[in-house]
Amino acid sequence: MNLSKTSKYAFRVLGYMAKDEKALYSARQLYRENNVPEKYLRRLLTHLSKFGFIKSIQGRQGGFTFARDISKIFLIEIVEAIDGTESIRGCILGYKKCAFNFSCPMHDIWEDAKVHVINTLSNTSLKDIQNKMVETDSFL
Amino acid sequence: MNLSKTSKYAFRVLGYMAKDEKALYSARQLYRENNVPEKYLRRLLTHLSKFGFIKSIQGRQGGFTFARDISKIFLIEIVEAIDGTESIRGCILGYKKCAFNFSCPMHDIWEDAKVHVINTLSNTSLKDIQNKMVETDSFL
DNA sequence: ATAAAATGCTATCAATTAGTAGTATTTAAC
DNA sequence: GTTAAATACTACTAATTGATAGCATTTTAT
Repeated sequence: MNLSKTSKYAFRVLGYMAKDEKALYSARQLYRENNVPEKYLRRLLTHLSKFGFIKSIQGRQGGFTFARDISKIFLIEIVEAIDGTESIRGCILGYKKCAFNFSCPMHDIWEDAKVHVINTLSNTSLKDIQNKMVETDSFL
Repeated sequence: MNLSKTSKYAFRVLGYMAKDEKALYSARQLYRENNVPEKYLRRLLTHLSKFGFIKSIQGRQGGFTFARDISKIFLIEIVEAIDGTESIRGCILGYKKCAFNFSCPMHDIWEDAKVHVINTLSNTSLKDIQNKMVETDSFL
Protein backbone atom coordinates (compact mmCIF):
# COMPACT_ATOMS: atom_id res chain seq x y z
CA MET A 1 0.00 0.00 0.00
CA ASN A 2 2.12 2.81 -1.27
CA LEU A 3 1.54 6.17 -2.83
CA SER A 4 4.70 7.98 -3.77
CA LYS A 5 5.14 11.70 -3.49
CA THR A 6 5.26 11.78 -7.27
CA SER A 7 1.78 10.28 -7.45
CA LYS A 8 0.56 12.88 -5.03
CA TYR A 9 1.99 15.58 -7.25
CA ALA A 10 0.24 14.04 -10.24
CA PHE A 11 -3.06 14.00 -8.38
CA ARG A 12 -2.66 17.63 -7.44
CA VAL A 13 -1.89 18.77 -10.93
CA LEU A 14 -4.38 16.64 -12.82
CA GLY A 15 -7.05 17.50 -10.28
CA TYR A 16 -6.25 21.13 -10.79
CA MET A 17 -6.43 20.79 -14.56
CA ALA A 18 -9.78 19.05 -14.26
CA LYS A 19 -11.35 22.24 -13.00
CA ASP A 20 -11.42 23.48 -16.58
CA GLU A 21 -11.00 20.32 -18.52
CA LYS A 22 -10.68 21.86 -21.97
CA ALA A 23 -8.19 24.55 -21.04
CA LEU A 24 -4.53 24.66 -21.97
CA TYR A 25 -2.22 25.00 -18.98
CA SER A 26 1.39 26.09 -18.99
CA ALA A 27 3.84 24.20 -16.80
CA ARG A 28 4.51 27.51 -15.09
CA GLN A 29 0.95 27.94 -13.97
CA LEU A 30 0.78 24.35 -12.81
CA TYR A 31 3.84 24.35 -10.61
CA ARG A 32 2.97 27.72 -9.14
CA GLU A 33 -0.58 26.80 -8.25
CA ASN A 34 0.11 23.32 -6.94
CA ASN A 35 3.31 23.69 -4.98
CA VAL A 36 5.34 21.24 -6.96
CA PRO A 37 9.01 21.96 -7.69
CA GLU A 38 9.34 23.42 -11.16
CA LYS A 39 11.79 21.12 -12.82
CA TYR A 40 10.38 18.07 -11.18
CA LEU A 41 6.93 18.89 -12.43
CA ARG A 42 8.17 19.55 -15.94
CA ARG A 43 9.55 16.06 -16.05
CA LEU A 44 6.44 14.62 -14.52
CA LEU A 45 4.28 16.38 -17.11
CA THR A 46 6.16 14.82 -19.98
CA HIS A 47 5.73 11.44 -18.29
CA LEU A 48 2.02 12.04 -17.92
CA SER A 49 1.93 12.90 -21.62
CA LYS A 50 3.64 9.66 -22.51
CA PHE A 51 1.20 7.76 -20.36
CA GLY A 52 -1.56 9.34 -22.45
CA PHE A 53 -3.37 11.26 -19.75
CA ILE A 54 -2.47 14.65 -21.15
CA LYS A 55 -0.87 15.91 -24.31
CA SER A 56 1.66 18.63 -24.77
CA ILE A 57 1.58 21.38 -27.30
CA GLN A 58 5.04 22.65 -28.01
CA GLY A 59 6.29 26.05 -28.91
CA ARG A 60 5.17 29.52 -27.96
CA GLN A 61 1.62 29.43 -26.66
CA GLY A 62 2.07 25.78 -25.93
CA GLY A 63 1.15 23.94 -22.79
CA PHE A 64 -0.72 20.90 -21.59
CA THR A 65 -4.27 19.74 -21.95
CA PHE A 66 -6.10 16.47 -21.42
CA ALA A 67 -5.61 13.85 -24.08
CA ARG A 68 -8.71 11.89 -23.06
CA ASP A 69 -12.13 12.44 -21.60
CA ILE A 70 -11.55 13.05 -17.90
CA SER A 71 -14.58 11.02 -16.93
CA LYS A 72 -12.58 8.05 -18.18
CA ILE A 73 -9.37 8.81 -16.32
CA PHE A 74 -9.50 6.90 -13.06
CA LEU A 75 -7.23 7.56 -10.15
CA ILE A 76 -5.92 4.04 -10.08
CA GLU A 77 -4.56 4.39 -13.59
CA ILE A 78 -2.51 7.33 -12.45
CA VAL A 79 -0.98 5.57 -9.44
CA GLU A 80 -0.29 2.44 -11.38
CA ALA A 81 1.36 4.34 -14.20
CA ILE A 82 3.66 6.11 -11.78
CA ASP A 83 4.27 3.68 -8.92
CA GLY A 84 3.55 0.41 -10.63
CA THR A 85 0.80 -2.05 -10.01
CA GLU A 86 2.36 -3.70 -6.95
CA SER A 87 2.37 -0.45 -5.00
CA ILE A 88 -1.35 -0.69 -4.32
CA ARG A 89 -2.15 -4.28 -5.09
CA GLY A 90 0.88 -5.95 -3.52
CA CYS A 91 0.97 -8.17 -0.47
CA ILE A 92 1.00 -6.38 2.85
CA LEU A 93 4.01 -8.40 3.92
CA GLY A 94 5.76 -7.81 0.64
CA TYR A 95 5.70 -11.43 -0.49
CA LYS A 96 5.70 -11.88 -4.24
CA LYS A 97 3.67 -15.05 -4.44
CA CYS A 98 1.05 -14.17 -1.87
CA ALA A 99 -2.48 -14.65 -3.18
CA PHE A 100 -1.12 -16.55 -6.14
CA ASN A 101 -0.17 -19.97 -4.83
CA PHE A 102 -0.42 -19.16 -1.15
CA SER A 103 -1.79 -16.61 1.20
CA CYS A 104 0.30 -14.81 3.78
CA PRO A 105 -0.89 -14.77 7.38
CA MET A 106 -2.30 -11.30 7.08
CA HIS A 107 -3.89 -11.86 3.73
CA ASP A 108 -7.50 -12.33 4.78
CA ILE A 109 -7.50 -9.52 7.25
CA TRP A 110 -5.96 -7.10 4.82
CA GLU A 111 -7.84 -8.12 1.70
CA ASP A 112 -11.03 -6.37 2.63
CA ALA A 113 -9.41 -3.00 3.32
CA LYS A 114 -7.28 -3.27 0.22
CA VAL A 115 -10.25 -4.00 -2.00
CA HIS A 116 -11.96 -0.98 -0.57
CA VAL A 117 -9.03 1.23 -1.50
CA ILE A 118 -8.72 -0.29 -4.94
CA ASN A 119 -12.42 0.18 -5.56
CA THR A 120 -12.30 3.78 -4.50
CA LEU A 121 -9.39 4.52 -6.77
CA SER A 122 -10.90 2.49 -9.60
CA ASN A 123 -14.29 4.15 -9.44
CA THR A 124 -13.18 7.72 -9.03
CA SER A 125 -12.43 9.64 -12.19
CA LEU A 126 -10.98 13.10 -12.50
CA LYS A 127 -14.47 14.21 -13.47
CA ASP A 128 -15.68 13.16 -10.05
CA ILE A 129 -13.41 15.55 -8.26
CA GLN A 130 -13.81 18.32 -10.81
CA ASN A 131 -15.73 20.74 -8.67
CA LYS A 132 -14.03 20.08 -5.38
CA MET A 133 -11.02 22.27 -5.95
CA VAL A 134 -10.27 24.99 -3.41
CA GLU A 135 -7.58 27.62 -3.19
CA THR A 136 -4.37 25.67 -3.02
CA ASP A 137 -2.66 28.20 -0.76
CA SER A 138 -4.92 26.91 1.95
CA PHE A 139 -2.91 23.73 2.26
CA LEU A 140 0.58 25.07 2.67
CA MET B 1 -1.05 5.82 2.46
CA ASN B 2 2.35 4.33 2.93
CA LEU B 3 3.76 1.17 4.36
CA SER B 4 7.52 1.01 4.30
CA LYS B 5 9.48 -2.14 3.64
CA THR B 6 10.63 -1.93 7.24
CA SER B 7 7.04 -2.10 8.48
CA LYS B 8 6.49 -5.13 6.29
CA TYR B 9 9.53 -6.76 7.84
CA ALA B 10 8.17 -5.97 11.31
CA PHE B 11 4.83 -7.52 10.40
CA ARG B 12 6.52 -10.65 9.15
CA VAL B 13 8.62 -11.11 12.23
CA LEU B 14 6.07 -10.19 14.87
CA GLY B 15 3.47 -12.31 13.09
CA TYR B 16 5.91 -15.16 13.12
CA MET B 17 6.64 -14.70 16.81
CA ALA B 18 2.93 -14.65 17.56
CA LYS B 19 2.66 -18.29 16.56
CA ASP B 20 4.12 -19.21 19.92
CA GLU B 21 3.63 -16.08 21.89
CA LYS B 22 5.52 -17.06 25.02
CA ALA B 23 8.58 -18.43 23.26
CA LEU B 24 12.00 -16.85 23.14
CA TYR B 25 13.31 -16.32 19.61
CA SER B 26 16.86 -15.67 18.57
CA ALA B 27 17.52 -13.04 15.93
CA ARG B 28 19.11 -15.79 13.91
CA GLN B 29 15.95 -17.84 13.77
CA LEU B 30 13.90 -14.77 12.94
CA TYR B 31 15.92 -13.57 9.98
CA ARG B 32 16.26 -17.06 8.60
CA GLU B 33 12.60 -17.86 8.76
CA ASN B 34 11.28 -14.53 7.55
CA ASN B 35 13.63 -13.55 4.77
CA VAL B 36 14.80 -10.34 6.28
CA PRO B 37 18.47 -9.30 5.93
CA GLU B 38 20.34 -10.25 9.07
CA LYS B 39 21.86 -6.98 10.17
CA TYR B 40 18.84 -5.00 9.18
CA LEU B 41 16.60 -7.20 11.25
CA ARG B 42 18.92 -7.00 14.25
CA ARG B 43 18.58 -3.26 14.22
CA LEU B 44 14.86 -3.46 13.69
CA LEU B 45 14.52 -5.84 16.64
CA THR B 46 16.19 -3.42 19.00
CA HIS B 47 13.88 -0.70 17.71
CA LEU B 48 10.89 -2.92 18.34
CA SER B 49 12.20 -3.50 21.85
CA LYS B 50 12.46 0.23 22.46
CA PHE B 51 8.95 0.71 21.18
CA GLY B 52 7.87 -1.79 23.82
CA PHE B 53 6.44 -4.50 21.59
CA ILE B 54 9.08 -7.03 22.47
CA LYS B 55 11.86 -7.26 24.99
CA SER B 56 15.37 -8.54 24.55
CA ILE B 57 17.21 -10.88 26.81
CA GLN B 58 20.92 -10.46 26.47
CA GLY B 59 23.72 -12.90 26.77
CA ARG B 60 24.09 -16.51 25.83
CA GLN B 61 20.64 -18.13 25.62
CA GLY B 62 19.22 -14.67 25.05
CA GLY B 63 16.75 -13.62 22.41
CA PHE B 64 13.48 -11.80 21.98
CA THR B 65 10.03 -12.35 23.38
CA PHE B 66 6.88 -10.27 23.58
CA ALA B 67 6.86 -7.53 26.19
CA ARG B 68 3.08 -7.22 26.20
CA ASP B 69 -0.01 -9.30 25.70
CA ILE B 70 -0.25 -9.83 21.95
CA SER B 71 -4.00 -9.44 22.00
CA LYS B 72 -3.26 -5.80 22.84
CA ILE B 73 -0.69 -5.17 20.13
CA PHE B 74 -2.55 -3.73 17.16
CA LEU B 75 -1.12 -3.51 13.70
CA ILE B 76 -1.58 0.23 13.50
CA GLU B 77 0.71 0.74 16.48
CA ILE B 78 3.45 -1.06 14.63
CA VAL B 79 3.14 1.00 11.45
CA GLU B 80 2.89 4.23 13.33
CA ALA B 81 5.90 3.46 15.46
CA ILE B 82 7.99 2.73 12.39
CA ASP B 83 6.65 4.97 9.65
CA GLY B 84 5.06 7.72 11.70
CA THR B 85 1.45 8.65 12.00
CA GLU B 86 1.22 10.61 8.76
CA SER B 87 2.15 7.61 6.68
CA ILE B 88 -1.32 6.13 7.04
CA ARG B 89 -3.39 9.04 8.24
CA GLY B 90 -1.95 11.77 6.02
CA CYS B 91 -3.68 13.61 3.19
CA ILE B 92 -3.75 11.79 -0.14
CA LEU B 93 -2.37 14.87 -1.87
CA GLY B 94 0.28 15.34 0.79
CA TYR B 95 -1.06 18.61 2.11
CA LYS B 96 -0.24 19.29 5.74
CA LYS B 97 -3.33 21.21 6.71
CA CYS B 98 -5.86 19.11 4.90
CA ALA B 99 -8.75 18.06 7.13
CA PHE B 100 -7.61 20.53 9.73
CA ASN B 101 -8.64 23.93 8.44
CA PHE B 102 -9.52 22.85 4.94
CA SER B 103 -10.20 19.80 2.86
CA CYS B 104 -8.33 18.97 -0.28
CA PRO B 105 -10.31 18.16 -3.43
CA MET B 106 -9.91 14.45 -2.97
CA HIS B 107 -10.60 14.47 0.71
CA ASP B 108 -14.19 13.24 0.72
CA ILE B 109 -13.61 10.54 -1.82
CA TRP B 110 -10.55 9.25 -0.06
CA GLU B 111 -11.76 9.52 3.52
CA ASP B 112 -13.96 6.50 3.37
CA ALA B 113 -11.29 4.16 2.05
CA LYS B 114 -8.75 5.52 4.47
CA VAL B 115 -11.02 5.01 7.47
CA HIS B 116 -11.53 1.45 6.35
CA VAL B 117 -7.80 0.83 6.31
CA ILE B 118 -7.28 2.55 9.64
CA ASN B 119 -10.06 0.53 11.20
CA THR B 120 -8.67 -2.72 9.90
CA LEU B 121 -5.21 -1.96 11.25
CA SER B 122 -6.64 -0.63 14.52
CA ASN B 123 -8.86 -3.62 15.17
CA THR B 124 -6.42 -6.34 14.24
CA SER B 125 -4.05 -7.53 16.94
CA LEU B 126 -1.22 -9.98 16.62
CA LYS B 127 -3.45 -12.45 18.42
CA ASP B 128 -5.89 -12.25 15.52
CA ILE B 129 -3.35 -13.51 13.03
CA GLN B 130 -1.79 -16.01 15.40
CA ASN B 131 -2.97 -19.15 13.72
CA LYS B 132 -2.70 -18.02 10.15
CA MET B 133 0.99 -18.64 9.74
CA VAL B 134 2.14 -20.87 6.92
CA GLU B 135 5.54 -22.06 5.79
CA THR B 136 7.39 -18.90 4.90
CA ASP B 137 9.32 -20.50 2.08
CA SER B 138 6.09 -20.52 0.18
CA PHE B 139 6.34 -16.81 -0.49
CA LEU B 140 9.81 -16.57 -1.90
C1' DA C 1 38.50 -17.31 34.52
C1' DT C 2 37.43 -18.14 29.81
C1' DA C 3 35.03 -19.10 25.77
C1' DA C 4 30.78 -19.21 23.36
C1' DA C 5 26.50 -17.41 22.03
C1' DA C 6 23.65 -14.15 22.18
C1' DT C 7 22.22 -8.75 21.74
C1' DG C 8 23.80 -3.42 21.28
C1' DC C 9 25.90 0.33 18.99
C1' DT C 10 27.69 3.28 15.51
C1' DA C 11 29.52 4.40 11.29
C1' DT C 12 29.37 3.55 6.64
C1' DC C 13 27.70 1.94 2.11
C1' DA C 14 24.08 1.12 -1.50
C1' DA C 15 19.75 1.79 -3.74
C1' DT C 16 15.82 4.35 -4.57
C1' DT C 17 13.37 8.43 -4.95
C1' DA C 18 13.08 13.43 -5.17
C1' DG C 19 14.84 17.60 -7.03
C1' DT C 20 18.05 20.70 -10.02
C1' DA C 21 20.79 22.63 -13.83
C1' DG C 22 21.69 23.59 -18.30
C1' DT C 23 20.96 23.15 -22.95
C1' DA C 24 18.24 21.83 -27.08
C1' DT C 25 14.09 22.01 -29.65
C1' DT C 26 9.68 23.73 -31.23
C1' DT C 27 6.48 27.25 -32.73
C1' DA C 28 4.23 31.80 -33.09
C1' DA C 29 4.62 36.80 -33.11
C1' DC C 30 6.78 40.43 -34.99
C1' DG D 1 14.62 35.53 -40.21
C1' DT D 2 14.92 36.70 -35.41
C1' DT D 3 13.25 36.67 -30.99
C1' DA D 4 10.37 35.17 -27.34
C1' DA D 5 7.89 31.76 -24.92
C1' DA D 6 6.91 27.56 -24.44
C1' DT D 7 8.17 22.13 -23.93
C1' DA D 8 12.03 18.07 -24.28
C1' DC D 9 16.09 15.92 -22.96
C1' DT D 10 19.94 14.35 -20.32
C1' DA D 11 23.05 14.32 -16.78
C1' DC D 12 23.81 15.41 -12.28
C1' DT D 13 22.95 16.35 -7.13
C1' DA D 14 20.48 15.67 -2.71
C1' DA D 15 17.67 13.25 0.51
C1' DT D 16 15.63 9.26 2.19
C1' DT D 17 15.44 4.55 2.99
C1' DG D 18 17.34 -0.02 3.07
C1' DA D 19 21.42 -2.86 4.05
C1' DT D 20 26.16 -4.03 5.81
C1' DA D 21 30.39 -4.25 8.61
C1' DG D 22 32.86 -4.47 12.67
C1' DC D 23 33.43 -4.11 17.27
C1' DA D 24 31.44 -3.76 22.13
C1' DT D 25 28.68 -5.68 25.72
C1' DT D 26 26.12 -9.11 28.28
C1' DT D 27 25.37 -13.57 30.19
C1' DT D 28 25.75 -18.63 30.68
C1' DA D 29 28.21 -23.07 30.39
C1' DT D 30 32.22 -25.21 31.23
